[in-house]
Amino acid sequence: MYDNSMKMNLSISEKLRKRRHERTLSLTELARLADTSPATLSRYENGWTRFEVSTLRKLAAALGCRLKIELEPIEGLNRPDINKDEIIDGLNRLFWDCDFNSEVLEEYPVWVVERVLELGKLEDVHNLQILMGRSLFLESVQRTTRLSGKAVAFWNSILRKEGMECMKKSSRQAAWNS
Amino acid sequence: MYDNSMKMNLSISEKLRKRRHERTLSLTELARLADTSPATLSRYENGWTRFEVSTLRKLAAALGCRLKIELEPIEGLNRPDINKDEIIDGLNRLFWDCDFNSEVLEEYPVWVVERVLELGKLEDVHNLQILMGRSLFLESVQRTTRLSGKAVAFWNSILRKEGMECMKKSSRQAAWNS
DNA sequence: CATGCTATTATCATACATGATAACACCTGG
DNA sequence: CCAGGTGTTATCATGTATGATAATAGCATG
Repeated sequence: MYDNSMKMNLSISEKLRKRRHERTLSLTELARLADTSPATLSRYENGWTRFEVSTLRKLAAALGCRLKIELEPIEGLNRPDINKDEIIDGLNRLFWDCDFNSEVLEEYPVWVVERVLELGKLEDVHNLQILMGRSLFLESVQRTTRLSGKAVAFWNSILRKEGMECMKKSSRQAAWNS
Repeated sequence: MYDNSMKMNLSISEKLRKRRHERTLSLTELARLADTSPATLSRYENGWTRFEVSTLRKLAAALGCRLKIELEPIEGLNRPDINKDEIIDGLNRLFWDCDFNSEVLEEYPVWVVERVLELGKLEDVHNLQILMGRSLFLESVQRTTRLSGKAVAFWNSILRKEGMECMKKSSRQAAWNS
């Protein structure tokens, strides 16, 4: 039959197309039912990333689905109310050759990012991002030059799942996945 | 402590604010971390409905959360590949006084909507919407005049949960909830 | 009292998603 | 072959979300 759960790592695009095929609706037909346009729906099903929730809602309704949006704390991540001092303490183990503190981070953000990406765990990367802020973090990632290919590939795959387009050359978020 | 599941019927706005308070982040601080603006975040936390998924993603990342978006077939709803003839068959029981068919629907959409909202179940309403298409359904709902107050209140509460702003006077979707 | 946070909200320029349209490439049945 | 369906994609006008800015108000602290 069909899979109700859809808990796999499908993108929103793939989920939409899957549900539509389950209903055996043509793209044009679903667009009409959902009161949107074939152009938009085709974009949505082909790697679009900047969806509008209101449009997703209309599509979900036409598909007889409920659009569920959750903010799930990332598994294995520290408790939510961790503060900056604790983050710095935690990251310090990656910096055996110096004392890691706010001044170091402020002065050598790219070097810090390289170190954490090379040696840290997912938790460390997330904490670093909280410490630096998203834009400085992303900017620094793109300035890294000493990262091993292995580390780049690894974080690329991980961070993409977390919804962060990190290793792209441009910091502007692309609307398309492919 | 805090609730990880957040499975309650919170709006996206409420979920965002809840997560932010768990992190004890100020609105301005989170906006900076997520590389968005305080204006947008404040809108998002105060009843905004037309979110952009890419912005939600940035906020989720800054909150150490994964943004999970699912299309869940509505519980108790028929199998997904039901076709129009079967829908008409199913709705026929609500029309004891005439034979319900495509012609009736086409000629008296408002009357049909009134009948189904007054006597049908959630499944019937969803099927009717699939049959009519979203815009005709919404348009017809707003033209209803003979609906009992009880039915209006009931479907208002139900359909709002399903993400459909039905009983509003204007068919244009508002960006704000309140 | 002032100072500095907090959050909200109005205004406005800009960026971008949407819908309409059309062109195109398919495939299928006549 | 044609005719009609599918889905994709380019272009463009328009609506609208976003970010910047500033004004406002609330609240705490000195």
